[in-house]
Parts: sequence; C-alpha cells; structure tokens
Amino acid sequence: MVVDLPTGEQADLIFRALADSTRRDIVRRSTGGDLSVSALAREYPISTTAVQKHVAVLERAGLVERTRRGREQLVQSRIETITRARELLDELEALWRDRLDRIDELVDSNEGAEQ
Amino acid sequence: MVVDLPTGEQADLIFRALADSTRRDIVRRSTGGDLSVSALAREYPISTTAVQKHVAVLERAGLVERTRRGREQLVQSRIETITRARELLDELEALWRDRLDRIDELVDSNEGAEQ
DNA sequence: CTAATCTACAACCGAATGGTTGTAGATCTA
DNA sequence: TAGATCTACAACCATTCGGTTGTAGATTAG
Repeated sequence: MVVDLPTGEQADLIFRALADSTRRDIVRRSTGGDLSVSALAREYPISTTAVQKHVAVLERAGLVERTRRGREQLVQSRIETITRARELLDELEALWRDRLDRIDELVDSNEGAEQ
Repeated sequence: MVVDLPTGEQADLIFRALADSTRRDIVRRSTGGDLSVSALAREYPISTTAVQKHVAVLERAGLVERTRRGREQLVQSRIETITRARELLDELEALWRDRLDRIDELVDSNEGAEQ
C-alpha cells in the first residue's frame, strides 16, 4: 500500500491526487490523524461515498493512511509523500537555477569586453 | 492566458498538468525556451497533435508559454508557476511542522514529571 | 513556383474521473 | 436486543482525458 512503483507512476498518482481542492483540503485537515472518513464527509457538500473515494485516491498516492478504530477509519496525512512531491518540483526549479547560473557565467566572462 | 483564476482552480490546473510524465518531461526540456512544438514531438512516441495538446494543457496551467518564430512555436517553461506549486506544498508541510512543534511543547512542559 | 515543414483544429474513440444511489456488514449505544 | 452509525462496494451516469486520423492554412527552403 505504500511506495513500490516506478517513480514516474508514483509522481503521476501524487500530482493527480493533489489536483482536486477537496482532496487538498482533506490532506490539510488530516494532519492530526484524528478525523474519520465520516467526520471528514460532514465538512463537504458531497456524499460520504464520494469522500470515501477521495480518501482512496489519496491513499493510493501515499498522501494519507487509514487506521481502523472500531467502526471508523481514521485518516492521517503522510508528510513524507508531500515532501517527495516538493522535491520533484525542487528538481525542476534547479534546472532553472542552473540555466541562470550559466547565463551569469557568460556575462562575467564578457565583462570589460562589451561592444 | 496567464493567471487570473480563483487560486483553487489555478492549483487544480497546475497539479493536473504535472500529473503526466510526458508533460513533466516537456517542462524539463523547455527550460531553455529554444524548442518548438514539433521539435518536442520528435522526442516522444506519440503524434505531434498529442504533444500539441500536452503543451496546451501546460500553457493553461501557466507552466509554459509559447512564442511564435516564423512557422514554429517555441516553448518556454515558466519558473514562477513551478515555484507557486512548490509553495502550495510548503504550506502543507508547514502544517505538519506546526503540529510537531506543538508536540515538542507538550513534551517539554512534561519534563521531569514523567510517570 | 513548388514542395516540405509546422501549426491548428475538428471529429472520433476508449478509459478514467467524480459524482450519485442502493444494499449490506460491523460496530457501537440505549 | 434493536436502532443508529460507519464503512464497503457495486452499479450507473456524464464529463474529461489522452490518444488517434484527417484536413487545411502559414511559412520556409530548393
């Protein structure tokens, strides 16, 4: 249930899961790990089943985990996966920084030689 | 064509656009801003039309911009939007850090009083 | 001028999404 | 024990998605 997928597919699942405001809100609300699926469902104008499905999507992506407590399922967000997503974006930003650095080098090496 | 949407919808578009490995790769390759749509298309085993659509999705999300040069469209990734996405994740991570800080406080206030 | 290249866009297709309702099993509470 | 609550899951539906092919307009190259 955790993470054993080709990294590309894992990234697909994570970003796809985050591409819905209800799901992002569930992640936010589940930091404490003390809310059940039905407790979460009360917060949104959609059916409990719909919320169940959202939680399932988040769980498959590793953004959330569920643990049973009696008849209810407590939902807890997983910071490792959020961090993983941020790292993927950091990587893209790094490409840009590298490029800007290379431009700076060019500027430096041309200094005092303009025109 | 840039950014004037309710922040939630903008986030939806950004994460949805990033939820596809071909599109993430296009963003990576477009840092230099020197590749056309058809040049990009040569890199993937899908039709030019499909790549065109991927670029359109990225453009709507603000992750990429296009500029015409003669008959071709050059694609350039936009670091601001990547940064925006990272900030959204930072926000989620911050919730966790706050929570851990609060737990630390509890531990501190209980020090020397265990059991 | 003609041919090749690049983009644009419509139309189509199968699969996935996000939602619903309905039924049923477990667990808690009075 | 009986009723309420929580979860699970199947079935269905409309829409979106990622891909295709085909046609056509601009621009460049020979």
